[in-house]
Amino acid sequence: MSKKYEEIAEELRRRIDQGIYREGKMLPQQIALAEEFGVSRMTLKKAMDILAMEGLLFRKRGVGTFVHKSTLWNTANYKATEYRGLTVQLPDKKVESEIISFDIQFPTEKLQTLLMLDSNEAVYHIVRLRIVDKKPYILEDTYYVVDIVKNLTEEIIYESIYEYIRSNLELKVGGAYRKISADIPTELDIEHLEATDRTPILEVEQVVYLANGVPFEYSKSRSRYDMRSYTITDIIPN
Amino acid sequence: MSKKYEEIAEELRRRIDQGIYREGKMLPQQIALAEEFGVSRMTLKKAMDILAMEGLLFRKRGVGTFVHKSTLWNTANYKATEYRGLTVQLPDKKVESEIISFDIQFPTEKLQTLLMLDSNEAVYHIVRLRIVDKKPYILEDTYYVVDIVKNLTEEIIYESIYEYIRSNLELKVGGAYRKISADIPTELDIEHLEATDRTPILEVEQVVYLANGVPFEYSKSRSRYDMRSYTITDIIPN
DNA sequence: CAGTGGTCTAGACCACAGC
DNA sequence: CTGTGGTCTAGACCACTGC
Repeated sequence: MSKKYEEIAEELRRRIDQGIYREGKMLPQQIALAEEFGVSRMTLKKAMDILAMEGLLFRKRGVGTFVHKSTLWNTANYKATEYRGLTVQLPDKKVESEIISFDIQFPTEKLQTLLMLDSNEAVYHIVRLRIVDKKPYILEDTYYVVDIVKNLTEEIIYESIYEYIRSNLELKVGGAYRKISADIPTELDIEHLEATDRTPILEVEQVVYLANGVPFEYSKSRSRYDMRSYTITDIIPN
Repeated sequence: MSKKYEEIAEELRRRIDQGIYREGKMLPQQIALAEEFGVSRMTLKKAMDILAMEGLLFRKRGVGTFVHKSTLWNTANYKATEYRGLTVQLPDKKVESEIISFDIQFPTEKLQTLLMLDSNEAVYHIVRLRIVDKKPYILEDTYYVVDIVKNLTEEIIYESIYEYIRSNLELKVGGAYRKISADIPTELDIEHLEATDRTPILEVEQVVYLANGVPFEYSKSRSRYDMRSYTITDIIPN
């Protein structure tokens, strides 16, 4: 974190959290804040753009900058824009894993397309049940590119794969494409998610990219309808 | 559309569509493109940022700018980031509506919070079934702020409310908060969506904001699991 | 009118990839 | 080392709001 606008965004986020800036009118305008942080106005605005896209701030030309009212969205149980893995999303909870299968294979044609692979570049295939506070939570069916997510072991899979990617491999996630849908339960769902054959399932299918644009993960995550939902904050900054 | 970066983004999008820029390396770099369009490099980069967030482009520092491979995501049946209404999302289809109920009422406490209203500021309450190619598609339960979405009539509701908001009221949508979940069907779902009591339902709950930050719509849209899914392109531009 | 945020510039400098 | 994209600046000008 050496970029000025990220640091300023962080600081502003902190001030909103702490109630230094409250619902209603905000700081002494962009110019004053730019001066306070010792940056140009464009850099300050870029920091604000981040918070605006997160839905924390909104701005009215000719009026000023305001803190958005926090609603059910901020207390939501899961943000779609979050790649750091379940361990980070649920810091208060005990997150465990049960490994249902773990092997290495050559990619299918679909995987070759989605992950930009040749047919001889292997992928890990992992089926894993995430357990939160002793309750089955998510059934993940995941493929990782072996050349990128090197040397996966059962221990890593049992803990947090994303923590391994970030800390040990020092890779940075840059984004994802996701498809969210509802579905009828499969045999595997019924077996592992404490579902019946009529429990609706929420599925998230995704391709995750590194910051350099290279895809490294394809996965489908399934949960019982009453265990999880997804929120999206989708603001176009002015 | 008077902003240069929007015009440039539009033009670049067109070039990608037409295959002038293909998968692989792209244009003569930012400086050359900036010159071509007669703008500064920062402005050009801002145009590219838009396309990067849409997932069309990705850039590698030290290398260049590339067109992203189009995959199932681009052919997806519904993008979560789309406010222009069903009529626009499904241009090839015949979209009709059945109005199940339409009245005006005072907001509940929850609505007052979500839509920033006082208890005496009325809302329209509309329950509407959207029918696509003669098939029931989405059951919408929507509240609009009367002071903003003025003079709603049954005719408007029968056609496209978003078209009315854009063309007649000349209001610009700025964003939305959404929550996507799966659910068990209600009586209303079963009655109108050709569902049984064991058909999973996909629900989208949302608050939609104008470009000036004022919320004007709260709604829940429900579909059968096999009729619809949502895609999210979620890229952090470098 | 004064005051707010949004756009745009021309150029400097930095970070990273690949030869 | 060269060429790419990313950051940042200082300041000009525009667009909108509200008095």
